[in-house]
Amino acid sequence: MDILFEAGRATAAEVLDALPDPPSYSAVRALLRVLEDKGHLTHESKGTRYVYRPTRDRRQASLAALKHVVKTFFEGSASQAAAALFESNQAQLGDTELDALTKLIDDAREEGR
Amino acid sequence: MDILFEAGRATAAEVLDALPDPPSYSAVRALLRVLEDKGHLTHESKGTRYVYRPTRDRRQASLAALKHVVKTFFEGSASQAAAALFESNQAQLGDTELDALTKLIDDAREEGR
DNA sequence: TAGCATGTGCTAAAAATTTAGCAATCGGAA
DNA sequence: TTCCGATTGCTAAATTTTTAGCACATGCTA
Repeated sequence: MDILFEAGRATAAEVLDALPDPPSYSAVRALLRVLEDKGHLTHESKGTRYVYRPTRDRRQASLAALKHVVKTFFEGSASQAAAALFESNQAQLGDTELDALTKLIDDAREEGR
Repeated sequence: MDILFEAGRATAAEVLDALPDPPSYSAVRALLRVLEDKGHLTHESKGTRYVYRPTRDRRQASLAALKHVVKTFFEGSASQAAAALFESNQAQLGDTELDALTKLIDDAREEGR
């Protein structure tokens, strides 16, 4: 699922390629069929091959994933999680992004008033 | 694994209780044994029962989990992920936390200089 | 101490997943 | 149009996971 969320859409072969420590091609195909049965995926025929994509809304899935991590590792505290994000990633953040974040925080502060 | 990371330590029965849509008790015990074989868990005997705990350092695991979510859903951008955290969680953040975050961001800004 | 409840070790059967491979279909290239 | 390569549908076997349940050990309580 994560591979599909990251790629947006992919064929069985692409999913196989993206899998670390991958099982056989047959297994991937079977798994995709099962996930489709369960409603997590859909496919459309692109020429002769199937292109799969997640059923769930990407944004919704991302929020759920974040929430899960926050719950599992940060005692439910979004700010702790955010702090961990910053600390592990300072180098990657440009001024523009930092400004945007400051603005978000200010907004949040005002909302809280 | 996530259950153990959240709880810190747990017995087979506790893991079973914490599992949504849980399999049988036997399955949980077998799974814990497999995870221990693979090195993801250890157990110690607490009286008659086994108490399991993750092998990996909690902080390390949390960073890996965050990184995975960032990669999967936010195109590798930590700030996008942080923004999503704020937007979905404004109400939960108190002034103290907001101040701490502002400080973190300021620090990051200075580091970038 | 004796008995009971709880949890592990183990085993065997059931169920699910993984694998390999072949026939059929589609699209593209010669 | 014909042939080739790639991909799906399908099937059967191998492997792994899940289940249930019994015997044995430990700790607690009367």
